Amino acid sequence: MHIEALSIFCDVVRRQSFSQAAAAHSVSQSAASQAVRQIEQRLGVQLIDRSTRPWRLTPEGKLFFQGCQELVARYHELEDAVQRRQHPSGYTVRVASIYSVSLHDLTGYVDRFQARAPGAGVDIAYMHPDQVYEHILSDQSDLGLISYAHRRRGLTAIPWKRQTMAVACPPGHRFARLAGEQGGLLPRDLARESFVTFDRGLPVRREIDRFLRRHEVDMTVVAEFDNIENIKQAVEDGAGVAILPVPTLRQEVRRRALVTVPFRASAAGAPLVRPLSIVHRRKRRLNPAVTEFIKLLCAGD
Amino acid sequence: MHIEALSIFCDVVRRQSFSQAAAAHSVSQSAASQAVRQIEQRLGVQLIDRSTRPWRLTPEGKLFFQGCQELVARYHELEDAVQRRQHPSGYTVRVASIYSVSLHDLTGYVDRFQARAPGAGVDIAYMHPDQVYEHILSDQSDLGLISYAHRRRGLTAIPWKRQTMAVACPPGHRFARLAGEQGGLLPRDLARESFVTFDRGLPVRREIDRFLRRHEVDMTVVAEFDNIENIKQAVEDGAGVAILPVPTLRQEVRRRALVTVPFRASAAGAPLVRPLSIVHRRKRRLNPAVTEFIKLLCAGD
DNA sequence: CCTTTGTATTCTATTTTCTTATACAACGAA
DNA sequence: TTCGTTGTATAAGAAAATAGAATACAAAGG
Repeated sequence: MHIEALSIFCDVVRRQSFSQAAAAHSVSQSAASQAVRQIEQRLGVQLIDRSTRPWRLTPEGKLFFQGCQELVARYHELEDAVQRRQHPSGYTVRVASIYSVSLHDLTGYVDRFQARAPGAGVDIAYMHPDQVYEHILSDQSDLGLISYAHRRRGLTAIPWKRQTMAVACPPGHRFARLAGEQGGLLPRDLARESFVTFDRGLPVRREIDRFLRRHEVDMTVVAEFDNIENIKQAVEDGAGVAILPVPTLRQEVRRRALVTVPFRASAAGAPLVRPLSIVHRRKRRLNPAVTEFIKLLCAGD
Repeated sequence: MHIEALSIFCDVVRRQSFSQAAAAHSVSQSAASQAVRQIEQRLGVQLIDRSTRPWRLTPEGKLFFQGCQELVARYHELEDAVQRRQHPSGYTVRVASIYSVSLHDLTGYVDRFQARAPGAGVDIAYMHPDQVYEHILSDQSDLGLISYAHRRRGLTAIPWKRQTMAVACPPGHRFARLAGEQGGLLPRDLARESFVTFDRGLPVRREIDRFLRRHEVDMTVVAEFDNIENIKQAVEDGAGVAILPVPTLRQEVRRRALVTVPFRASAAGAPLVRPLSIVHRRKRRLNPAVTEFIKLLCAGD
């Protein structure tokens, strides 16, 4: 029997929900359902009475749940204890991040973490997305922060933030006066604008293109870069407008080099967001300090 | 982490041996080695120091072992507790056996079992080997007793007994006077004897043929049957001699209908034995009473 | 009645795990 | 020393388990 399966069962019971438990464990709802069913089959005992709505634990389920909870907790403690013996004092959580997650975003978490876990530390290194993956796989870092995480062997991705994207333009641009307004831009307002954007092949570019296509907008691409900094620079230089994640524009907006113009909320279809994820290696157990830091990242909004 | 892997690790430590632990869990030595290594990799901690001979637990290994032992024990108790609630009182162990395991062999175990586990019962059904497999797979029986168990999906086979095989002949046969003797027969003494044996295609037949071929003995097959009873009958009727597992001849020897003539111990190569196995379904957990009965079968010689 | 929400199931592509075979290392005996 | 022995690790292929996508299903709420 997989201890992870027992843990999922406990979570299903606590949350009274398969789908929520699945999400909490970064697996599909189907996997959670199968995990519980597998336990039941192995025992030859029904743990959950699914005939009623909402479902309830059977008496056997209650018994098993209580035992399981303790068992899982003890197991995690045991792993912690063994690992602590290797890193007797403060462990330094090694984070690898893409450039466009600003240090500003992270310092708050780091401070809170150091307050909560004295002796522990956080080490943040910024690098290219590919290098982030490499760092994690080669165990040079414990955690990675990336956008548009794609499934990759040996890695688990936990959804972290969803950064809404907006149009960035110079303060003198005709869009600029819409910046403060409630409504904001409609996608079609962008038609035939000069457009500074990402390299083809980057996931973010594909998302943006799909968004524009969905709204049947045709822009004039004047420049393509593989990173946000260059795009911002080009927009500042008046090359055109760009569509960028709002949080990455903080500095430029503050020093009035750029203006952020949101899309009108009513704009049909899904809003344009850039998902950020926390990735970590799958098979190897994470250091307790790392787990703690992940919790903090996911909890603190 | 698989609880079974933790259990194997505990067993490895307790027995100070990977191979013995593997056998105890009915897996290959390789699997046991990999299981332990997997734990070590997940934890990122060396549990066993393999640089010395014999190997020793590292300090982390000791800590983990202690925790593991308790954890595994508790888990099994939990499963027991949940299952007991379903079969509150005595569970009846359902055994499916091939014909040639005599009731006599089993009654001793059954008595001991009922003494040890009052309220529990044993139900033995005799049938054709194929039916034994079917009974187990379809959960009509908990345990199966068969000879020459072959790997089969969904089933686990535990080695049980090794019945030595000997020549059976009528009391008037010229071999009969060798019956009591220390030496017994040499395989070549069988040359050109009339031979009553098993159907081609039965594993036991293949074993016997291989044995005869190894000793370059050529016998004259006068009859073939798919079961032991018919063979014994034919030998009684004077059709020839047979090679049969000694324990299956108990009745006939007692009533002096047949004589058992052993092979001389020094006879080169492996002696001829018929392995008996206990099979049970793999995925589903066995009832505690069933586990107890298996223990009894394997312990009591 | 239809829509929404939450869970089970089916199917398929990976991933994992197991077994067999073989390599390797230490020890003891000739 | 040089064998054979014993015990464990490792490699490769086969078998089994697993996750996830798509979909079916079932109950509750509008």
